Amino acid sequence: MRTISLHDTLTGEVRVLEPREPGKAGIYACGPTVYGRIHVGNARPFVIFSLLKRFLVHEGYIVTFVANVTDVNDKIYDKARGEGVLSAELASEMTAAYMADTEALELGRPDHEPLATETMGEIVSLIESLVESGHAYESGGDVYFSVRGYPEYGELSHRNVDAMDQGEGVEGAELKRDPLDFALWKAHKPTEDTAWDSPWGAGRPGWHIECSAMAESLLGVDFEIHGGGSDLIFPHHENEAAQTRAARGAPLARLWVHNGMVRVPAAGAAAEEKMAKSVGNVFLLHEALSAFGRDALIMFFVQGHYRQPVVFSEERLAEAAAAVRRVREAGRSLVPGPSPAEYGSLRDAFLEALARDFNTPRALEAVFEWVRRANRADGPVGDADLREMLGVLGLENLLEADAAEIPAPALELRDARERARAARDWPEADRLRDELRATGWEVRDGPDGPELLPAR
RNA sequence: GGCGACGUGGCGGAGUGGCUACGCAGCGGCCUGCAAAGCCGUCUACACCGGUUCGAUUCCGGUCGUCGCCUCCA
Repeated sequence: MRTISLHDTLTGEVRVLEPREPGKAGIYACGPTVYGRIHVGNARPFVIFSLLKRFLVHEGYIVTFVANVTDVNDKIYDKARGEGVLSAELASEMTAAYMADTEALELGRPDHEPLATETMGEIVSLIESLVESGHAYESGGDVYFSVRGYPEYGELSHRNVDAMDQGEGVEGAELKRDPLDFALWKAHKPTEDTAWDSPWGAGRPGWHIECSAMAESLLGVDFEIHGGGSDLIFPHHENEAAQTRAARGAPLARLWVHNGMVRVPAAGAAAEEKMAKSVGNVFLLHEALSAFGRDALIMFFVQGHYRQPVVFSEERLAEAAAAVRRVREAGRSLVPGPSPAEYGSLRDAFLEALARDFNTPRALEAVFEWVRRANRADGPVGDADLREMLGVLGLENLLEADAAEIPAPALELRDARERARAARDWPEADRLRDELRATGWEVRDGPDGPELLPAR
C-alpha cells in the first residue's frame, strides 16, 4: 500500500489520501440526471472513478464506490411532459439505459447506485436538521438554505459571496430571503406529476440536497473522496459541502476530486467547446461504443490526465485504437506466468505514477516501455506484470486471445496461397492475400508459417 | 467583470531548474518473395516579452490566445 495523493479542489493542492480508517476509502461520484441517454462527457467520471477504485483496491484498500442517479429534476419533468409520458416512467427507462450504457464499458458496477427517489427519508431528515439549526427556512412550501448564514460558503469553488451574481429573474426568487439562497425542498407544482410528503407539505427535493443525503447514508460524513465533473464545483458541490457541514458540523468529504471536461471541435472554429446537451454537440456513449469499441474509448480516456480537458474526435479515437492495437499485438507473443524481474521497475513506475494524482498518461509510459522490451526480447516473456498494469486501467482484456473461429473458406484461401508461394507464384499468392483481406482476414507470414488474424 | 485552469516537437500528451517521456503519423534501415507485425535510427519542442539564476520549457511578473464555472450541466 503506497502513499496516494490526489488533487483537492478545496485546497487547490495535491494532497495525501488520509482515510478515516486505515485501509478503507469511500468514493462518491455524482452521476447523471436521467432524462436522456448519457454522452461521452457523462462517461468520463464514471470511467475515472471506476479506475481510481481499481487502483485503490490494487493497493490494498477496501473501497466503497457510490455513484448516484438523479431521477427527480426539472429536466425530467419537462422532457416527460413534452413526450406525454409520466416523469417516473421516463426516469426509470433512462436509468435502465444508463445502466446498460455504462455496463458496456465493462468496468464493473459501483458498489451502490442510489436513486434520489429512494432516499427521500434521509433527504427530508437532513433538511429538518438544517431548519432546526437555523441554516434553512421554510417559505411558501419551499425550503431554502441560507447562504449568508454559513460563513464558509464559497470555500470550495473559491468564490466570494459578495462578488457573485445575484441570480435575478430566477424562478421562486420572491420566496427567498436572499437571492443567493438555494432550494432544499420545492413545493409541489401542478405541472409536476410526482410529489413526496414532508413537514413542509408535498414537494420534492432540490438538486443538491439529494447528494448530501445519499452520500452520508452510504458513506457517512467526512468520507475520503468526492468526485465529479469540474462543472459541478459550483454550485452543486459548493452547496453539498455547505449543507452537510452546516447540518452535521463535519465536512462532507476529505478530498474533492474533479475531472476536466470532454470537448468537441466547434463547428468552423479552431477552438473546442464543452460537450453538453445544451450546446447540442453530444456524442452519445452507446454510439461511441459501437463506433470505436470500448477498448479504444477506455484508452482514449487514460491517455489524458483526468484533470485536463480532452477533445473527443474521430482522429483521437483512431489514435487510441492504434495504441490499443500495439498493446494487443505485444500480448500475442507473451506467455502466462511471472514477468522478468528486471521489468519490475516499470511496474513500480506505473504504480507510482498513479499514486501521484492518478497520472494515467505517465503510467501508460511504463506500459509502452514494458511492451517495447517484451517485443525486443528473444525468448518468451511472462505476462504477469503487463496483465496487472492493464487490469488497473480496465484494459486487461487486451491480453485475451482473439477467440474468433476461422471459417473454412478462409483456411482454404490460406492453404491455396501457401501452395502458390511454394510454387513461387507471387502474383497469385498476393491475389489470394487480397482475397483473404476482403473476407476479413489478414495473413501474416511468420517463422512458423502463415497466421490468420481478423483484419483491422 | 469575478474565480479556476491551460498554451510543449506534424498531431495528441506527460514531465523536469541543467540529462531520451510516451503514443500516433512521416522518413531511413533491419527482417520479409513482397507485405504485415516487430526491432533500430531519425525528424534540432517547450506562445511572446522581461526578471531571478552559473543555467529556465520548468520559478516570478507582464502581454497575447484558449477553455471551464459564475444559470441546468459529468
